[in-house]
Amino acid sequence: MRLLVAQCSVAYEGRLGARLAPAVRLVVFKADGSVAIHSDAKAYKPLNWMNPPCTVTEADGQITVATPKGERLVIEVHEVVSDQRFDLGDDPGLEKDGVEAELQQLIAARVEALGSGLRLVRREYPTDLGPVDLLCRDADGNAVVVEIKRVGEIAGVEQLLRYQERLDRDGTLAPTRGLFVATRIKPQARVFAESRGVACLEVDLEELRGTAPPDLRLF
Amino acid sequence: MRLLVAQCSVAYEGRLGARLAPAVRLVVFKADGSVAIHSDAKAYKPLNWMNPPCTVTEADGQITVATPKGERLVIEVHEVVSDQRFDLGDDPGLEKDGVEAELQQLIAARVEALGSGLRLVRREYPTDLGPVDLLCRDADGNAVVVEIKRVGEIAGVEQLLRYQERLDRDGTLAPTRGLFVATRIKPQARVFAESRGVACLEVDLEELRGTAPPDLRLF
DNA sequence: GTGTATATCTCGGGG
DNA sequence: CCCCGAGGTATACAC
Repeated sequence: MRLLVAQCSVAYEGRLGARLAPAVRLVVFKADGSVAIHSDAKAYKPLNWMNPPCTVTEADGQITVATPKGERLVIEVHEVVSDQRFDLGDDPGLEKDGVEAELQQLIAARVEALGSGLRLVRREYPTDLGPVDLLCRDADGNAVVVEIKRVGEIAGVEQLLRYQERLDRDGTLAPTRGLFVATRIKPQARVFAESRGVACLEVDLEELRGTAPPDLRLF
Repeated sequence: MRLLVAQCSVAYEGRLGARLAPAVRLVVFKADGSVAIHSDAKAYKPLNWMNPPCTVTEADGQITVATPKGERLVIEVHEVVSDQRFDLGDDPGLEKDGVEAELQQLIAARVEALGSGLRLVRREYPTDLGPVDLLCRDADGNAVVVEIKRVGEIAGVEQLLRYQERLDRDGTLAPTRGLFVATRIKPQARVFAESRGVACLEVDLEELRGTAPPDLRLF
């Protein structure tokens, strides 16, 4: 990793055009080939960047970064404040929990807790518009299409409706019921869902995690 | 801006949980209060970060970053490789062109080029689900709802349909026609749009830019 | 490879 | 504040 602090100006031409007037900035060259130009603001986002794969060439205080697809970043270095290299080595990487995948797993393991005597047919049930989070059957054998979100918004309800429309063409599934499950469902999404006959259910992640499969109360 | 290169391990608890095993990494403390932890990969994205506002406290090689909302990042510093501060000053900021806003401006200035003798009623016409990009009237006085995207995907068509449904409740506008405009419309989005009676139109940004208001051919 | 959905999305604008 | 939409979104995953 190379850390260059320098007064510089920058031009980017690629998916759009962008220019940076002269100022002192941090330029990070990572071992993966990426380049990022940071000011002292905008939190973790760089002002400009190039993703790998790209080639870096440097000459006469001008650094040119180019990708095979024709994107191009040119850094004019006017004055170097600091220029250092560090060997960071490989990183063991980030371990996460609490994202939608975990939520889906937790719920898939306990679909009966969603009510109506549900049983799971398949996770990630495929349609030609993309995979349904959970396909279930209720006690009466009706197909129930379940969409799971961390935060439930209108777009998620529409996603569910698309899948339902698709699966309703399948005689062995039609007519389907829709069930929208999230740790938080925004009011607009709830209104929209209910106007379309989609049931909503808020679940608690801590409760799902903490409670062993038996003795689970979701509502 | 403070640049700390150090062997460290990290734990984050907030919107999710995340942990980093010990390794040498770059920790960036920006003047805006943000903290970002970078490995030598993942391009410009940090492994972990905290956005402002947050408070940083440091003691005994342990750096704790906390937000008012209860997010918490703890960095255990095992060995410092480098620790430097730089005064970057204010940044004049980034100037961009070629984004959707420009596309919308260019099209709004020449709606007649979209065909059907269109004339513009209003840009960013408000509905209670959000603003419509362009509201127009065609030669017959019918309301035309225009949604503009750089890349046209299914979600954009649904956005348009939501607006249309909303505006169709207004007797002075109903029935509306939908027009989906983008520099590129994905095939699935086109199929979906046409199945819903939404017209599609691809436009060329260069042509829009290059052509002066008169003598404009869009298709 | 294309297409779809997720993200600690982040960021900015409007009510 | 929240809500909504854009992003050079990036990234993972299925087909």
